[in-house]
Amino acid sequence: MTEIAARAGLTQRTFFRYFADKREVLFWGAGALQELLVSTVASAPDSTAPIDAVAAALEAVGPVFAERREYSRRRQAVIDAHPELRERELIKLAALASAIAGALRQRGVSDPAASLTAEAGIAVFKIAFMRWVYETGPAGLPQIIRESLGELKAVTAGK
Amino acid sequence: MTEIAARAGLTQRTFFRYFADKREVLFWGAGALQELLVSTVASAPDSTAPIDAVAAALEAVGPVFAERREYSRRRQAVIDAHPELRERELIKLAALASAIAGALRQRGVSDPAASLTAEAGIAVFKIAFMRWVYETGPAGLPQIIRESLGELKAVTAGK
DNA sequence: GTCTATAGTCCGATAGAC
DNA sequence: GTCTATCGGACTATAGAC
Repeated sequence: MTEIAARAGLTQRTFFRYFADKREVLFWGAGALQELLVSTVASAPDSTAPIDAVAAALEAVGPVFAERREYSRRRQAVIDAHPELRERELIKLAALASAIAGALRQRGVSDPAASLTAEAGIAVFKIAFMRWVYETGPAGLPQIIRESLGELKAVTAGK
Repeated sequence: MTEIAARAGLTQRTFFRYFADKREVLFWGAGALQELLVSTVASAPDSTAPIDAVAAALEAVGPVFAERREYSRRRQAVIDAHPELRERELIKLAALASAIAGALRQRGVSDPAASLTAEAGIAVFKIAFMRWVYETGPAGLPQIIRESLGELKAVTAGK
């Protein structure tokens, strides 16, 4: 930590004023992501089905990553190589799911439907993001999200 | 750690021979759970749809918890109160999802369907387990899992 | 079983911004 | 003159090395 902080021109003590712990550096963008998801869910027309409101929110975050595919790749490689970073990533995703569930409840969706829809949405995002990061195809993240959601619908329909 | 190990009649050093780290104590059962899930998925008839094979696996683990509702409650209260334990719980659940996805691939299910089905199944389990733990109704875990899966199907159908 | 590396906390001191 | 940011150093606990 001393070395990392020094490399950033700080002391260890100052680093910990900005980040709760060492791992947190890789996840400082999660807050903005959460706000975007929540506000997109909230702004969907009343007639929109919960799953579609969540789908719209997921697709709305796609463009945030569009220009950062190479960065995302490198970041993900680090996370995948370090279980403690993977743990942090998962709790951040769980927080996103929880925030989305809250936004759905605000729309009058009752539990457990709200939680399930949110969790399903995050599962779709997780898998779509991994595909976007590790595959080399030309498809953008929003498109892969759409495809993955379609796949989820097919799969839960009993096939 | 020294105190905890002593309380268990061990030294710290011996404790770490059995558990990789401090948090791991609360999750030693995950291995058996994973085996049960995988073997149940594997033993479903060929004609069974992926989502139904996963459903059968989730319901099969229900009875494992049946007699331990009070223990599960106390354990979950501790986990929920400590983010670092929540992180560990989430990575264990992710490992279960990954194992289930592997079992589905073994059945000839291709990706991303395999991963999505597995993640959806774990999402259902997560929410069903929370309901079982924190609600006071008489319904058993397998039943709540069935209900939650039904709810997921309804929700992804577009409602 | 002892010794060591390192993340993270606590207390207090100091310097600049308005 | 108060507020905020930085820093120094001592201290604890987890975990790993030997």
